[in-house]
Amino acid sequence: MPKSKFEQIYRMIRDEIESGQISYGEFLPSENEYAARFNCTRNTVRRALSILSGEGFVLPQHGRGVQVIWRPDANRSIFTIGGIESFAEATGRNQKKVVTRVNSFKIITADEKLSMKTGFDIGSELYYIERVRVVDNRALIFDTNYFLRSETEGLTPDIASKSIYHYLEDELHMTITTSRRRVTAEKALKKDRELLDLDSYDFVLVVTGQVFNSKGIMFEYTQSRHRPDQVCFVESAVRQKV
Amino acid sequence: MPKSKFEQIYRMIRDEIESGQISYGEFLPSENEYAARFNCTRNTVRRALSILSGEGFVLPQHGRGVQVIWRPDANRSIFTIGGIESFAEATGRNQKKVVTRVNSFKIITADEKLSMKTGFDIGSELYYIERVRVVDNRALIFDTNYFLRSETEGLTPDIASKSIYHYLEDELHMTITTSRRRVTAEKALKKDRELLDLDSYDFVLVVTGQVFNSKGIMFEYTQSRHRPDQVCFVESAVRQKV
DNA sequence: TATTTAAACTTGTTTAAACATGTTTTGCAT
DNA sequence: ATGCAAAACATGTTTAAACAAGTTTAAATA
Repeated sequence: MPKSKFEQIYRMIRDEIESGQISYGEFLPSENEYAARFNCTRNTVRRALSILSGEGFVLPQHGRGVQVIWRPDANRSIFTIGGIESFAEATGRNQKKVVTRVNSFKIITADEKLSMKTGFDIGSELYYIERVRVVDNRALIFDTNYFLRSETEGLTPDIASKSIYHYLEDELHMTITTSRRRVTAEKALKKDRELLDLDSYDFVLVVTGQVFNSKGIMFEYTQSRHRPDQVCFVESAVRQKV
Repeated sequence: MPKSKFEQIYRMIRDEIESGQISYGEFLPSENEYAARFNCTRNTVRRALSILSGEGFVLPQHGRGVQVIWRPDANRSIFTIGGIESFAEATGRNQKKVVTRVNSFKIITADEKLSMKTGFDIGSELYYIERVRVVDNRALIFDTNYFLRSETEGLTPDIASKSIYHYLEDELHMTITTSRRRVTAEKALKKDRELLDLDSYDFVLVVTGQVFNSKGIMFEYTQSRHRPDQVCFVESAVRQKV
């Protein structure tokens, strides 16, 4: 439920673009028109538009207007890296039948090596979780999660098999804010070949991510290993001349 | 040369973070302090901070302050996907010795198949350019570019061997604004094996991108095929509850 | 001492207005 | 009809101020 005005406006305009009511190449109504329509100031409209611009939906043109540069058909991809989405959210949007298998669930303590790799302090207690994501009966993703126990107390294998983010947000009332992700490709390891349906592929697309909560604490480090032909990461950026 | 105030402020704070003067975990001075220091209003400070937040440098915390969540050592990567950087810019920042070999340069017309793939209109005249990027004497990247001729008139193989973006911005005075990129991994093709030093890797990391100019015209479609162990894409995102 | 309350911070949202700057349209003079 | 200048309109930047809401600190109370 969006409470702030600029979020509501953002959402309304985005929906019009995604549904094709305003199509590729067209110009949006002017900021002043929107301000009158939504009974707010131009500043508030501009805030909504700046989100749309940052997400690659529209392109503001000085003196001309704001043009739509989004093609609805362009999102064949399963995942979007231009935002934070949990696996459950992403697959839900893509209407796939998904099963999560919990391969391992234990509590470990971060040693120096793990600390270097993940960024957690040495001695931190962590939930170590391995999961396999089965999409339409094919094992496509191998996830390894490290959750900081002090911030995510109460995780269970059962929760891990459903949605950890659902638990963190709705039960622990944690607010997830910022994440940082790296995308690389690597040769498949023995474990990848064992756990995933890689067919003839002998490499995987690897996404590692660090996630922060609203207290500024990094509470999650995750590595996801994907079958390369089944995933695609989309990102949009705005050049800022600095 | 940044002209606007918020850009200058953004840059100053970013430099302090990147140089380690304000280190990981610390809080920035408050918005009011910055406003007084830079002799501007809080709004202008907030605009600079919102860029830093969007780029994953800082994490604003309601009621508490703005915390630095950037580790300077974390950027071993060559490329950043969280922004628009030309190859020349990125390699320049990473202090590598780089040579660009132009493998092919011709003018073609978009047929239906190419139009579907790239998004250019059927019949568009395009510069077709193939380039190999040699970093520290190793051929690591194979680039295929399509530039819309009507917007990039005057491209030559010589320009292609240096920096096309330099030509577009400084000579044609084009303003590059928004880009959209997709990251996937694919099996190496014969051409990849011929042109690149792939060693034992038989797959490549593929980045395709569409770039728009300030007139809202998509003028570039590019596919870059990278040796997977030499590249890494970093992205940061801010979750917005909508 | 321990607990509660209030004050003094912090960031978040929104309004209002002025001016800058780039683009398109209009209307006038040729 | 053509060309040009002015007006109208678009987005971009910045200031100023008020209020909302979350966090920390300090004072007052039990």
